[in-house]
Amino acid sequence: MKVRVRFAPSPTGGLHLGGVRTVLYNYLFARAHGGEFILRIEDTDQSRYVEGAEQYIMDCLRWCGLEPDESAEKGGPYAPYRQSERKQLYREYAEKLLESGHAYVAFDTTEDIEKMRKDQRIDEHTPAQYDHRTRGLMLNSLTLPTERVNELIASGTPYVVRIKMPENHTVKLTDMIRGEISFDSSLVDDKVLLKADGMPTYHLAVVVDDYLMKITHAFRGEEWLPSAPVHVLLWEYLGWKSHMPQWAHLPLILKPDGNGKLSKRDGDRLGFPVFAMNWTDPKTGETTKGFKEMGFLPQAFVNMLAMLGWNSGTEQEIFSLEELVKAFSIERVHKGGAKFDFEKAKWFNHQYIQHTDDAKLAELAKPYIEEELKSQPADSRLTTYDLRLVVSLIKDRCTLLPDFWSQGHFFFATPEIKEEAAIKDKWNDQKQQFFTNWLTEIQNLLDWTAIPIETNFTELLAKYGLKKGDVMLPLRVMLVGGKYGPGVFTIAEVIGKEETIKRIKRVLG
RNA sequence: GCCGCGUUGGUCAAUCGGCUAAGACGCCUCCCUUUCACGGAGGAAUGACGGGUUCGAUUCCCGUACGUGGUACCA
Repeated sequence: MKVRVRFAPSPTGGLHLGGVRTVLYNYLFARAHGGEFILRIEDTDQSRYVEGAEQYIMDCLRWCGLEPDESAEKGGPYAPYRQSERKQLYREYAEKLLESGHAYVAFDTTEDIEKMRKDQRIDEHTPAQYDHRTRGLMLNSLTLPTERVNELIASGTPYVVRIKMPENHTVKLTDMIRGEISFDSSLVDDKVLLKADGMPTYHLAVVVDDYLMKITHAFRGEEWLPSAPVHVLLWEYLGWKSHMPQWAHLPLILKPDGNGKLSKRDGDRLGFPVFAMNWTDPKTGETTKGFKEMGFLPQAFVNMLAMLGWNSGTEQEIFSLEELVKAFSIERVHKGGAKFDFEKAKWFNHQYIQHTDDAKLAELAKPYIEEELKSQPADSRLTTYDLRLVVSLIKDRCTLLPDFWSQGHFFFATPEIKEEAAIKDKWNDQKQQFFTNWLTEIQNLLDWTAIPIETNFTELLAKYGLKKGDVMLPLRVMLVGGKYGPGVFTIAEVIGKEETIKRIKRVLG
């Protein structure tokens, strides 16, 4: 049987890194088994519909290089891939369940249910659920005579279809990561399957669609584990038990400090992205930063995510997507949740920057440099340089793409002197004279490359009885503006004689 | 509260009964570098707790604690 897996997000906002990891594991599993990876949009909650979210999800997958084989956009043999467009389909199965007695119709209003929860409260903290203990107290096809039920339906009274969870039944399932798990059916509530607006809930839709789309393996977040018995029972009641996919419930990604699931707010609070790409809420206009825009390479992002909850059992940490396809196995996914570590994420990106060739890097860094150049004087230069050269000089100082500006700005624009003390402290006439004289010396220097420049510099130094250590840092600050960067004479070579002289003169006055 | 799942250094983690418990990130020290990085060499730092099973438990079992998820006409 052909392996078919799916990622089934609800298009309600930014794509969380946990979601991308779920996509990744699905993708790797499908590729490794010569199977298909499907993107199914779970938009059954009309009240949570968010404009643009679906397109955004696909953009994120494209950026990550994890594109589905079948989707609403691409189409495929099991279309439509948007649950809202499959609405009519689900009712048939709900009715099947009604007929077999595994589901019932309920007319209770939200207020009725709230009242029941309050009255039947189990203890002071926990309201009762709609289950085998309380359904007999409610307005449904179990308590009402059939004629009355038909009458209510005929008169247009809103109703939902609920699953009738059996009592004292142990529901078992085998999870590829966790092994055998069992639940007591008496403790699970009678979940709504079909809402009053005719849309299915996740519980019905996921089972029906996984069956119809011939999904063989279902990977999802651990937060779904508690409702898994409902899904298992549904597979059974619909008569599809032998087609049920193999489950794998993925561990959660936790916030770095404190406890709990990593949320968008944690990113804002701690200064790192949580979404794959920038997400702008169409209602508030508020933009949340993404890994892409913060300067991550998609390959680094994906590699980092792969290692968050999985490892190959070897010491290898850097994997290309192809290598991941070969090495990945769902059984080696960790059971426990992992706290997200942004420092480690940055390390991955640094590794990828070092291993990316200069031409490609130059291309990636260019937009960031161009953006910064907009606020620089017009004579600033980008086009006069081979960006590849600059990039090769500073890449090992760069962790994120914007670092190419902060580490290399002095190649493009005359820098502001930020470490004036490094020049002014211990400054004296001797140094003043030395630099003044050197300026005339280099006017005549024919070979403007790092080594001759340095030789010339060192030789003149001796005549003034100065030590190299006395003037190297001042020279650097004159050219760079701060105490960092590649070799000073290399910088002088790259920015050119004229610019070098200009920057030194500026300080000598 | 109840139910599920989990628990090896600060973080990610290896180990599938023999441990002097890998490796990586981060941190610290030193070397390299007349800057900052990169690189190199070192270092500190780990089995939640209590019972079993066993010649031997990090590893298997049971409790407890802690964490986390769920407990919606949200997914």
